[in-house]
Amino acid sequence: MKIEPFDIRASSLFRHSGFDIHHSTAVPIAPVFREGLAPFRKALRHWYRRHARSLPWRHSVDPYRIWISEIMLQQTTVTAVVPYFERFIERFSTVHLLAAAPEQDVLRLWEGLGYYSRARNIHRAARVVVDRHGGTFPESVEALQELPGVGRYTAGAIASFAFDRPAPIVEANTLRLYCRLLGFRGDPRTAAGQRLLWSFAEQIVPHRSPGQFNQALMELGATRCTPDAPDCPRCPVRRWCGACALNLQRQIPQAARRPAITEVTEVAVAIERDGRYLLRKRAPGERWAGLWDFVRFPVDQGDNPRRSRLEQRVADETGLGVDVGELLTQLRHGVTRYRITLRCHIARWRTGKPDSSRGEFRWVADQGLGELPLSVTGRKIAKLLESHDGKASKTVRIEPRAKKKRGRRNRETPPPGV
DNA sequence: AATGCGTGGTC
DNA sequence: TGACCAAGCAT
Repeated sequence: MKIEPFDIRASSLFRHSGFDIHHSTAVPIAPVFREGLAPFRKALRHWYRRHARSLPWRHSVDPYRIWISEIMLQQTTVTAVVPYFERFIERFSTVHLLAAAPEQDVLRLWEGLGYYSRARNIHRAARVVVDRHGGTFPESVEALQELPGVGRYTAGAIASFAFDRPAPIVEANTLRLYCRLLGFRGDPRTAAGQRLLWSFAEQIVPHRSPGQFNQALMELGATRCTPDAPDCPRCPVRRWCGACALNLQRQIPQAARRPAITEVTEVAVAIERDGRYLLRKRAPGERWAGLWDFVRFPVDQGDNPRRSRLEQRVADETGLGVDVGELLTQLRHGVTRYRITLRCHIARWRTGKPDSSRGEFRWVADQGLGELPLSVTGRKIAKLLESHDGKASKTVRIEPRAKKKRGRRNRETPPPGV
């Protein structure tokens, strides 16, 4: 359904924008609407043609590549994605190859990138494209959104970038840009805020080359209209920016509240038998589902259990009798709203077989460790073990963090909006 | 609507 | 040092 420009301008939310109702027309006008959208669009396009970064997924309009890149880029920086994207495309150059692969191979290429449900969904979606669409990507937003892992934004991105459909997009960059253009001081994360932004996105996307235009919006948000230091002097659409006119760039968009971080302490045990280590595949529904890890369990915060206690825990977790040895390494790992302190011990197998009712276990030699998808901490531990030629006799400590000296940032956070 | 899901970089 | 952020989605 098409929403007319009038809707957004008359929106009650818009009254929070700082642009009050114009006496003569009774319609509030943000600067971007003042002379129609054409001059704004032209200026943005002109800038993009000169300043677009060259990124691997911008070299083609292959929906497969666009799709993979968009999934990888969800909540993930361009810098982090580039090497993963190139490796992924090299290994799985077509949706058919991806669909035919085992899920474990997909996870292996995703290892370290985070949000692993994306990898599992990408694999499922590839099978849907092959099985239900004959290997050809659907072109409409609605059909794209049926694919697992493809939501409203990603569907709009694929539809516009790959098929030149005039689909609206709202993600982190455009959200910030739209809020500032509109001078919108409300909370963009509420349902009402989202309606406003998607409505604006629909109005601003043109019918001529909408894909290029949407990318230009995002590029501006990514490289000029940044969260902490918007480069207004070099902004090509400064004339049309409500936040800039009001000098409210730092207050808009309204900052989100961050949840508290919970400290967690865990113990991992590298159980060795004849040069092989015991790994467990993390179960569906668990964090890092589908990835392999050393035997691992939480202990009381700050507690440092004696060896006999750890051996009891290992028996509970695996059914094995082991001798827990010295501390191999301790590391810290941030996970969403948790920060995990992980103490990894070496242990020797003594008796018993892994109890398959408690999970999927495998004894893996050093070479095998390179092939399986491991959790990030599991990979660090595995590298340590490999560097010892499989002999887990030395104790090595890794400092939890490298240190860097930095200045403070200066983003003003406004009081919670009313 | 609120929560869970990762990791690395920046200041 | 730690808070904040990043081309969101699913439930």
